[in-house]
Amino acid sequence: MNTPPANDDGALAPQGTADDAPLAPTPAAPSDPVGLHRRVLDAVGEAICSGRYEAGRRLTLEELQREHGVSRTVARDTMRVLETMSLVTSGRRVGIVVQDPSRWNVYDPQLVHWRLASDRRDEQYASLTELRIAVEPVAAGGAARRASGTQRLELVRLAAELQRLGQGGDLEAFLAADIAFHRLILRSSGNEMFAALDGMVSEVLTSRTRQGLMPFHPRDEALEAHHRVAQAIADGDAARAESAMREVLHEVRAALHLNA
Amino acid sequence: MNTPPANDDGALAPQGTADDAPLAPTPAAPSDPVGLHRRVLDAVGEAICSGRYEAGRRLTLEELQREHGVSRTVARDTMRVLETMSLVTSGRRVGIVVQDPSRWNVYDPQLVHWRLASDRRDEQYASLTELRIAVEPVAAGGAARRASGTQRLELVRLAAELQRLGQGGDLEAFLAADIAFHRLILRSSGNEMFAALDGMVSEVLTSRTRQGLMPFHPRDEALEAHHRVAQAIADGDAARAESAMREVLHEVRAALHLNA
DNA sequence: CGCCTGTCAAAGATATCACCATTAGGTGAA
DNA sequence: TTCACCTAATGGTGATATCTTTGACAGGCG
Repeated sequence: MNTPPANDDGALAPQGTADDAPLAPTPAAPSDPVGLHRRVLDAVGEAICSGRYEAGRRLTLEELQREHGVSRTVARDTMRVLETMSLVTSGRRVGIVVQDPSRWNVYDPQLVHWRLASDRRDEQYASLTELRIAVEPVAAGGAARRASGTQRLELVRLAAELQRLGQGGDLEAFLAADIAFHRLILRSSGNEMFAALDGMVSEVLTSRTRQGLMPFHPRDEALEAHHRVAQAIADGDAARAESAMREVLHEVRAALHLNA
Repeated sequence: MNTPPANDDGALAPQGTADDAPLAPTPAAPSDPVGLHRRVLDAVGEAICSGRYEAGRRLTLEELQREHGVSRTVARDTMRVLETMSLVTSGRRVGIVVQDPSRWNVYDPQLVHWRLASDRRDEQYASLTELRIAVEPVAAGGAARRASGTQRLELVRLAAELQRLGQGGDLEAFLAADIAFHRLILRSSGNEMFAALDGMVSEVLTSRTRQGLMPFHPRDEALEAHHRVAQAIADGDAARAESAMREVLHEVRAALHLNA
């Protein structure tokens, strides 16, 4: 068909990030190529995630369109999307009510993006990391059972590249290979719910490296563990893949529980 | 806290299920108390999840409003919600394009609901079960570290009740207690991404019992494992809680891998 | 002489808008 | 305390603007 496989991400960053968008509402910008309602959606969603719109607060459509200088339909669309994420509920006569965070659809990539951009970044980061710890070993086991031949070969290749890059000092290249490794495992796991997490994992890994949170000792043990994961998957040994991946995540686990 | 286990739904079944809704479009039913666009949303969402609208298929707003006898705004709202779930993309001039399943937001509770109601129920069920296997042990560990005192007591109570009910023959009561147990662990884990899965876990457990897929031997080993999980959480022993929960899920794992 | 490419115009579908209908929460009086 | 009325805010409608695709046509190149 006409769906080029080149664009293979787009899960977490629907738009090219707010590169130029200031915090100002900029009420009059009708000639924007980016959809008009996306701007409002981002603004309101981020406001809710950051806590500026606390739970229980009541908004109204008219307030929204006045605030952002948009029409009723746009405000309505925004509200509908937010309602889908369970960030708000809309009732007649009561308006739009911001919901408690415990009700949010915290797996929505857009919501994750907003939360990672907000003050509560650390909380979101910790949750995602713990999710990684839970999912990735089982995903590795699934990959050992269900990955395709090409995927197995590519995993072994990536593990070798990781080992090579770990000895050098190129952080960026190492990060890219690391992300590719973990993403490929998730996508090869044969479980679409695991595969759907690949965007989040890459955000977490990127964030970890960028923040310098990662104690950048690509220690031999960790690299060796990566290699064993790939080898176990290639051999179709699910149990070994799972336990090796647990070892990979061991230092991550230690770092996380130190904070908590 | 003030989160009683009584309120145990609301996550997966936003509406009281389609109790009266037939499959017929019923184009003229303006006096329905249930929102009009919810009807269209359910119809289209289910059509996509079931595969009747295959990936790459192009719909149009006009087609939607003709098909369901609704106005443009309702069709648009539906499309926007579906776009939020990444079930479709909407582009100018191209219309609404059904996306490949690999792009879906498979963690959206509504989407899970549709998929569980479709023909591909088994696939969704397997994914959810594997997700349970991955998450619940780590969640139990988190609960051991971060649960409140009330939650720990309640868990021990529920484990005892499970053991009592397991000796009797009341499937329904046992199922209810089992659901409450697993949900409480997820909610006590201190990780909102784990807590958000509680609705899915209860759907899986319910489905498993209803389908008779569960080999209903509430074996002493399993019951004992439940008890050990609760005790470990009460003691704050994360490692023991995690490993005990793995034992609880062991038979689930075996049943799943037999199929796969 | 045939094929390829770049440009231009028309059409088709969403994006946006102003407007009416409906209903539910609040308020005041009996 | 209860009931009825009122108003505020969403639910829903149809029309218009705008943008993107797509098809054709003309010109150039092999």
